Amino acid sequence: MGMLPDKAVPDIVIGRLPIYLRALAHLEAEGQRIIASKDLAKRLGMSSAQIRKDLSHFGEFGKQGMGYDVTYLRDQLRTVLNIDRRWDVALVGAGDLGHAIAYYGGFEGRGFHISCVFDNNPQKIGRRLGRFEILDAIELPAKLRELDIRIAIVAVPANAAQAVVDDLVTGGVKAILNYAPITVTVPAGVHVQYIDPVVHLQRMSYYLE
Amino acid sequence: MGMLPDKAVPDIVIGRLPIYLRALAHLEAEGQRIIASKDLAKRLGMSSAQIRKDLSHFGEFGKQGMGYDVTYLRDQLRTVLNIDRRWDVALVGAGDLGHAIAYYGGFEGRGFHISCVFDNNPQKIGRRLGRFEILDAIELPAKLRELDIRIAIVAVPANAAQAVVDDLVTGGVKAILNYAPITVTVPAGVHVQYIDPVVHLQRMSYYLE
DNA sequence: TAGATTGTTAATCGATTAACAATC
DNA sequence: TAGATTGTTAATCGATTAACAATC
Repeated sequence: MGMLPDKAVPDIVIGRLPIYLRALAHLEAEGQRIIASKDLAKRLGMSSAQIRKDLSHFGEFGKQGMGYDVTYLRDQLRTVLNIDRRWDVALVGAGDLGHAIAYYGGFEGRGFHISCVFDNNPQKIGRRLGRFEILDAIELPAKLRELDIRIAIVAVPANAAQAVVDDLVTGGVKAILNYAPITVTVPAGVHVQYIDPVVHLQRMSYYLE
Repeated sequence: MGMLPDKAVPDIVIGRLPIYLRALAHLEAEGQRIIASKDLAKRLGMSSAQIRKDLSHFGEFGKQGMGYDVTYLRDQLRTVLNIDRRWDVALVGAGDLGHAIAYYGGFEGRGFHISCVFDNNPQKIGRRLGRFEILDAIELPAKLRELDIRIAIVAVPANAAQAVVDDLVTGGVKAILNYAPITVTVPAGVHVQYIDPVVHLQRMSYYLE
């Protein structure tokens, strides 16, 4: 008699966990030891029931009458999100955006570490970008396999993005953060998230007079 | 006897329109004149019914048996999203990220135009960032009113973000794209969208082994 | 016309919330 | 203990989808 698999946690719930985690990190930096779902909800502009429901998918992290221990909940969420470790990340694209990403200090300490940078421009290959030597994008799949990299950031022009993504998939990458303003196609089992500032601006301009 | 207001279009629908618009722009660049909801859906990894339903909130843009005229639908979506015009945008923060944003060529042509840049660092004020002179952030509210700016991009460290947002609100800004990794508080009627790459990475690392 | 695809309805599916027993 | 807040259930709410008449 086989075990039924747990019902998968909805992706929309997973998407909120990093927001909770970020708020908890700030609370801890402020020296707060305990937080009630009601107060966290207020801070995040959502309902306390939603926070409790979301967390209940993963365990019982609070104490009735008290709330949640900030540090404990933070650590639990890190474990749930698989960032109780450090992930090496490949960055593809060494233009202005790639530069900003390579120099961004916010990855360390939140579970990620950029470990290599690629570009296909012969003018850039072999040069330095911060602490990185820019590698030839032609070597992408081989290098990714060699370094066992599962996460990549794409910061290339839209017209190059799908080809880069294909190379990343060939190299074994399973999670892609795509800054190129284009929807890309990937096989099942590969995750893609998009960052396109214009999409966010357009979404807001709808509400402007 | 008063008119009942139209039921507001759900925000989740508004959030998909820029994705449709982006795809339509690419289709047009590829020279495609007509697209069926089925084909657009396939390209975007969603259902054709959802696309048709979303569009039906705003009008009848297609032709039975044919599909949608790419250029016509693109123009209609631009109108719906209020980007059949150009919005001036203020950028706050002239660090690495602000630099990348100021130099990013993707705003023009999609409805937005960065028109001024602010920073609070005396070392930077008065210097140039690309085509901009960096203005003193102390003048934010006054300058925003003077230029009648309604949209701003925040690219400052997390610990400065809430104060900057407060100044933007004072200056009359109604839409804020926040790159600082912190949830900010704004009055009703002011819209905020967040870009935090680490949130996206964490959301994906959940699914990695 | 025959074939294709829209726009829309109604059914299904899933997410959010209110409420409260459990309990710290 | 009394008060507060969790974890969970059931009800509500809202979004997605299947299906098809309308029609190009």
